Amino acid sequence: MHSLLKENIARHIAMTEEELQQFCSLFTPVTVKRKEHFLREGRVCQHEGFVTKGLFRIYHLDNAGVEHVLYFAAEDWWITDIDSFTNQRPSDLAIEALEDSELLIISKKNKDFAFEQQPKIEKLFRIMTQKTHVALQRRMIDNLSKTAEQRYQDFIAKYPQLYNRLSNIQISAYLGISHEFLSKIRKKMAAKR
Amino acid sequence: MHSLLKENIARHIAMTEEELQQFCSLFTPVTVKRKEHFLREGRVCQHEGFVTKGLFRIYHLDNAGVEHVLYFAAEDWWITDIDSFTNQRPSDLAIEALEDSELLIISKKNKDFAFEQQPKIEKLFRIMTQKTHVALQRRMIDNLSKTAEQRYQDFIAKYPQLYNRLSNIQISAYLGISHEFLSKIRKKMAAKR
DNA sequence: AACGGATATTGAACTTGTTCAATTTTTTTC
DNA sequence: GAAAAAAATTGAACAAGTTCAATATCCGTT
Repeated sequence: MHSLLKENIARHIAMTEEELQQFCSLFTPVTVKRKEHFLREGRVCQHEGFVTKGLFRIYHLDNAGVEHVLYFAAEDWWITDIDSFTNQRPSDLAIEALEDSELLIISKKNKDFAFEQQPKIEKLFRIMTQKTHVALQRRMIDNLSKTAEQRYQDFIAKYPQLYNRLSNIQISAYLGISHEFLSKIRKKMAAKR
Repeated sequence: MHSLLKENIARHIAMTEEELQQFCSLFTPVTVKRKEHFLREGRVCQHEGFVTKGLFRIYHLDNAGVEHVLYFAAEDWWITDIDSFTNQRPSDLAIEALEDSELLIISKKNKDFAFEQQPKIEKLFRIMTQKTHVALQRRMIDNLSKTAEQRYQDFIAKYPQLYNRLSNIQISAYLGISHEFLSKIRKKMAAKR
């Protein structure tokens, strides 16, 4: 039942079945229905989640009322507002389910417990955070250097399985453009072939 | 002599003087002259550096030949291409000194040694990576939601000490705009007051 | 002090992306 | 299956930012 989580961890770090079991036993399964929030802006992020089914968006609402998607998380992804979770302060991100979803969640207390008890867990999260950081660095540079059309094509190529589960409104909020403009990009691309 | 480094570490994590001393002894001082590179694109990043004097830019050269600054690092900042350093693969970032600079550097081998020997070091870098990741998330959202003028004003407010050490060309490469447009923003801002 | 090189400014024409409003299409919900 | 709601498309006018080219200025080096 926790096999997806175990596989995910094993991809980052070598652990014995026993160590894996011990860590995974700290997680609790929960379901989140479509359009429900796992985390609301302003609340303290009490749990970190690992997605076993469904799809989430992690987003920020700016002062002008516009939503910007930081990332999407489908099966095999982690969701959390790291800052809010680790420092137990109000979040400026929100996390909403875009499909009926299932998660394995771990509390702050249990994660801290794992850190203390198991040095490998510390290493695991150091490595995972590094990887997401490298990915975000790439995205930052892409956003600085590429046009919206290129970024859209990159997105489709990189996340084909997400692409057909997301509305264009969600994709445009990720790319940082208006959904009207994305529609025009799509028309232009369709005309090319 | 290593006091700046010790203070930097102590800001993230509680360590005894002995532990600090042990870790800091793994660093070697080096100097990098203005316009010299600490790391060139395509090379493997062999060392991680802590800046004790001077100023660096960490940047990427895109296919069109345009340089994009990922971040600047003055005194008390760390420099590295995490991906290249940890995985010992060719870098797609370059790191250049913008002033005559001084660093404390640590090799991959010594860092791995510290990780093995000292669980607290693992925690230190987990925490530091988390913090830089949170900062980059904020910047990502700002880049998606704010105009170039707002980002320029934010930059000045956030990094006043960097602002007057950097050319507008460097700042524009960080903001993701042409330096001509930055010049026009400056003109417009000057007219307002 | 003078030279050369990088940095900064400005204008004009252009491209990219936004905004608003109207219409159609698709998806949800009861 | 109908009604309502959300998503997608389109056009026109506009705003933000780029590109290119010319000129001016600053700075480091000899």
